[in-house]
Amino acid sequence: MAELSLPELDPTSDRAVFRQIADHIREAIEQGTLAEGDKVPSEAQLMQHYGVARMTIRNALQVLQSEGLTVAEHGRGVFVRSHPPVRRLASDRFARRHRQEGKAAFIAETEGAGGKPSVDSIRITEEEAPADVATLLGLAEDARVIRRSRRYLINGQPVETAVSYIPAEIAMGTRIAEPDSGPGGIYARLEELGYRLDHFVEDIRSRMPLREEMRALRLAPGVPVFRLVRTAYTTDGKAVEVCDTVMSSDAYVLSYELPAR
Amino acid sequence: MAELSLPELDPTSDRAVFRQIADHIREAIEQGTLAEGDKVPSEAQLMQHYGVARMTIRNALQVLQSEGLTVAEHGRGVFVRSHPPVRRLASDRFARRHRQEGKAAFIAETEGAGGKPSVDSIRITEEEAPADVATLLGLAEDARVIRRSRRYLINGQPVETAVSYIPAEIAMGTRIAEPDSGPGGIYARLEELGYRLDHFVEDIRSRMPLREEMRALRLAPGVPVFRLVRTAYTTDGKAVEVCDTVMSSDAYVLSYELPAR
DNA sequence: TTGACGAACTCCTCTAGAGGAGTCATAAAG
DNA sequence: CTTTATGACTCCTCTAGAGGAGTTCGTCAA
Repeated sequence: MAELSLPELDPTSDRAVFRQIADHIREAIEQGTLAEGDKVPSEAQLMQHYGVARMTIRNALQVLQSEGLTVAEHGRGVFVRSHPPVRRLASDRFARRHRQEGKAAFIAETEGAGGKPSVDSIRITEEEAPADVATLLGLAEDARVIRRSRRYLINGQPVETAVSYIPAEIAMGTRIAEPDSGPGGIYARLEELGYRLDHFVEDIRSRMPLREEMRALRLAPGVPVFRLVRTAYTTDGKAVEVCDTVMSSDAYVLSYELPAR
Repeated sequence: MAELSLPELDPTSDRAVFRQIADHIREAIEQGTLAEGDKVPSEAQLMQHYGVARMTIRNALQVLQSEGLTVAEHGRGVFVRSHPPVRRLASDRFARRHRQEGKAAFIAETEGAGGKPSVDSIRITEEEAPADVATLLGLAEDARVIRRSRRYLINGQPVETAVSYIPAEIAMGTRIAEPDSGPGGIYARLEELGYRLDHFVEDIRSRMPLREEMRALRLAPGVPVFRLVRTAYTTDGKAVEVCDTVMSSDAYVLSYELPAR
């Protein structure tokens, strides 16, 4: 606390005490007085400084945590959250030229950036298409699909979970229904099967993660996720795959190029 | 509470009591037992039901609120958050054909969907370009830009704030530097000035809102925002505008079409 | 040198209160 | 019929404690 000098409370303010305290710490973070990874003064120190009860301090720290500004580590302290390196997903990442080099988009991209990509928890099942997926694929309600779910990691850190749905009538008996879908990934396989890919549509949402997502992606509290649903269309206008991915929003920037014509 | 039957606590569990309570209510919401807009049992009722202290209940409700599942209304109760109608932003929304109809993208789109669009808080200044904007526009560090900031509303509800930066050497003295930029918006003006727009690049991030953003967009707690930075390029490859927008993530789905070639 | 122990520190969970302030329906007063 | 009060209900803020559990580091014995 000697290092960090926080202001005093303003007793004339009608802003709640715990909010004032949160404001002070937030300002210190925004101004860089408290840098990434720095330790925030302990509860005891803050109680002492402000002369308030422990719960008031904890309320203030709770605010900052749910804003994604800090993380608490049991037994160690509260720290200013540090941001992981950001991955940029460009809109040409599924271009055929990449696919033809024999690597799946994720692998090629990650190695290009100097990281060690890996894929995890691959599970393949055949099941009835969920309603929204059936709609996107233009299938009947009870149509069956191959479901490929997996998790992507970079240097051992999980960054993204993905679930692909491919109509069973297309994928059944092909390598698409195998855990290792082969060089170039399932898009390469689809093209080999004669489905000439024309374009993708990506729908992007953002929200707070579910509990399973926090666990699977090892997310800090206060970090939202992107949910990206990609549908692949052939030159005939037929949808052949839907991929539903969830990724940590602070590890990604999504980048798209769109025509002005 | 008569209507809603929550499970009892599991005393053998090592999961904290307030987390168990949050889990119960979360499940009720996910299963639809508690629907959008429904009132969650009051603190007093939950205290009674679980036989725990008020702070324990408040902790549980706090968890749900920061997950964006509920909103508390002072004096009224805690309610399951209802989601506003979602606006889909398609990647062709800046197509020239729309521009030529004489309406700015936002206005045309909103009217098409049956809403009443309006624009608010328009402020135009000339200033030095922020560092990141200067980089995107390919300008020198001390270059001057026209800064157009405004807020978009639908049926009186704010949905998006936006700040555009246009190099002063382009915009100075033109209608771009006026509050009313005229039919078709500033992209139409740029084309009239001879800057033929070729494509846009949009970078999308997501994070928890700052306090000002929560106020400006009237965001509920636990709702992240999209930050979308769009750069407009001419056929010469010159960047002529950067637009930095912040929008409520639960009012928007961003949709992009990308080529597979 | 190594390893076990313990003290001091950290955040986490929970209790049991108090007063404040916003909302709403109802009853009383105009 | 309108307006004003009142009371019951809601969530909000804050206090003052208690014990628990994880981390760190120095001490001391082997």
